[in-house]
Amino acid sequence: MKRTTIKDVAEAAGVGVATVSRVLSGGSASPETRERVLAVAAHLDYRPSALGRNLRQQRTGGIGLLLPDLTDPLYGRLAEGVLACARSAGEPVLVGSTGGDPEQESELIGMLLEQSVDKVVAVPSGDADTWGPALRTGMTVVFAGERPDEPTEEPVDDLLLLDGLRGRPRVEGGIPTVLADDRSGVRTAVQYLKGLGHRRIAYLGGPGHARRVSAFREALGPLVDDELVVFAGGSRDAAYAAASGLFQSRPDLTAVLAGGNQLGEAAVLAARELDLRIPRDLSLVMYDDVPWAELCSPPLTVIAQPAQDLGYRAAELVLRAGIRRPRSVLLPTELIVRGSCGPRR
Amino acid sequence: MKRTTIKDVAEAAGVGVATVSRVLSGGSASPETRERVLAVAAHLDYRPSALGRNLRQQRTGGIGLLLPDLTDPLYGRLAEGVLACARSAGEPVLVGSTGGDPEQESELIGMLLEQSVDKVVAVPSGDADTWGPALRTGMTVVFAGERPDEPTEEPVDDLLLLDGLRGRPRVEGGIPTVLADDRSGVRTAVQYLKGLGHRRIAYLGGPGHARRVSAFREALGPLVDDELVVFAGGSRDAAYAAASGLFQSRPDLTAVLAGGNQLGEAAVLAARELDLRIPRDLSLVMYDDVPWAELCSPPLTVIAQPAQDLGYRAAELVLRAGIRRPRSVLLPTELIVRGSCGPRR
DNA sequence: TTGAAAGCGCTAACAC
DNA sequence: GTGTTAGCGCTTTCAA
Repeated sequence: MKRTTIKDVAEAAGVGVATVSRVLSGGSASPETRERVLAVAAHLDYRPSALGRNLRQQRTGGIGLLLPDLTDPLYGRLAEGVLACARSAGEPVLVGSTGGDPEQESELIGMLLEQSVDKVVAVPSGDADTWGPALRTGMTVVFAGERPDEPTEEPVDDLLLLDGLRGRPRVEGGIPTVLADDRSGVRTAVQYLKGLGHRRIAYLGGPGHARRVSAFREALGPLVDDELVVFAGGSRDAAYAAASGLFQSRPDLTAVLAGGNQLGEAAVLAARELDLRIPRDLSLVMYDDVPWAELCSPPLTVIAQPAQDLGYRAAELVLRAGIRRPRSVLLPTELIVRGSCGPRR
Repeated sequence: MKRTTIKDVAEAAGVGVATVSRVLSGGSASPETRERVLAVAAHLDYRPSALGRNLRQQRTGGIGLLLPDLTDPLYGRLAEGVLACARSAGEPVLVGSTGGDPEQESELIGMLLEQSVDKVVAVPSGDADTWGPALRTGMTVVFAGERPDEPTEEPVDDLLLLDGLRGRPRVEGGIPTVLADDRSGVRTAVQYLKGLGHRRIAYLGGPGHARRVSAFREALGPLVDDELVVFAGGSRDAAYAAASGLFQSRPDLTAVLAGGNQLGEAAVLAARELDLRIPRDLSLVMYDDVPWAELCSPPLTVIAQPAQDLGYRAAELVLRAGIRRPRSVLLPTELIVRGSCGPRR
């Protein structure tokens, strides 16, 4: 089953290959030639080979998308955003799922390099070491939803850093990044909880939550209790263990902010297991809105981030790179109050 | 930023390009040459261009993945399965999301053709017309999770057709398909509900549910009530409208089988809105297990299908095609009893 | 064991 | 306006 090539079309139309190429890419040609070529091409069901074109042009179309886990509804929506933008630009998308593991991420970057994919949207898991090779090769990368963790533990003022006004250079060295405004999302949630009278508020975090936790500390101010800031690994089990451990070791806490939907899930499950009633015994705010948040009883109060937009904007940036110097973007979050928070008991 | 080519390596190592190619693809070479080439390649951080290779070999690596919606956890898991298999084979994956729309599906198939992707795993939305062009070009296609709908409405015996023993030829004309055993899943669920005393059982279906609904009818036998079999379009809103409409028009029904997780969501929401208590007033079984099924109160009884395996197996089939003649596969489903079903009121 | 050279499908530079 | 041709990076004969 041989593929129809430009040569076949040229022969059948009685013209040279260059003419066919021109006609198909909108170049100049006499109306009659154009028509004949078009007719023949349609008749032979000719499709130009992206392989040949890309090789020739030294410019591979296509954008790569690297994220931790397609199973997470957050990343699913983000991916849909990227796909939507890519489709409207007619670009194919190569997807890789890293499992949150820098090593796999690194391998997948290698794979993209091999495929000559030079535009990448990523929800990064690794740090500068992981992304260095990609950048050195001249890949255009845009981070979405996350940015590589700071190597340090010190709380840093992200907003200022984002504006590039001070602080030492960020690991990503100016890579455009599309983020939800975690700082403001967390602040709003914490203030809401404070307003309900809560004082002992816990943060249940996961990998890559440096920004959120720093915002949490800042919003809580002197109320912050280090024991109430816990981190879980990436897995569902780890999240459950962390939630359960937290609730058992500190029965005095009255509210918890779960830093992601898996952590929220874990919190709901752990609370149920320990017979903590939400919101009577424990108020819960979950980061990220997911469909099931509304199905829970009580329905969960959440910080919603525009996941699909995150992906769409990132894809836009990566496609426009070169044309316009891409800038980082901060998208708003929204506190959606449902039923999982009550006054301090 | 020019990319390192095989020529650069050859020059630097003082050998011909052919030798480099041979060494890198494990061909014969003298030990010392091999070592020198390898060293130089590593030093220059050389990565063979898949573009060049594929063009030359007329065989594009890479597999295409087409599915309705990455936002649906079912397809998310399926995609993870495909990605896992592809990664272990070192193959890149091109993903397209069709929104359940045959036209978009068709366009995406065109895009894959253009990219010379000749191996595709798909959760199909379109029918024979949509997939004809792909097959005619010699694409290897494997369907996963769904198969194109029969053009007819008559209930057909799928299992026998699957075995190719009788019935008129299926639209997909022998395309390997990896499916969950819906027939048995639905049968088990219906029998479970019958065992609880239910007689007026509804089926809440979506697009592509021909198999499930036929199994439903068969399992219910003479009890089937056509008014209780309703179909919703693909959207969340449509699902909600269908569920709500069903519950209002037929308050006498005592149990419902939701044919997918979005439909299950809709059922839970609609029931809550109408003050139908689950399971006291209404028993609910949902097709497909999702994390939030356990978080609902009551936790939902579900028919679980091995979504990730579906994807993995499909990818396996598509990669092995040519080596071994691929056969269709039926994977088991499982009824997971939680708390959303009770005895007939 | 190795190198030279052809050629995969395409576009762009150049000649007519 | 149109044809000829070189060459993108690679693998694979074919000779040496």
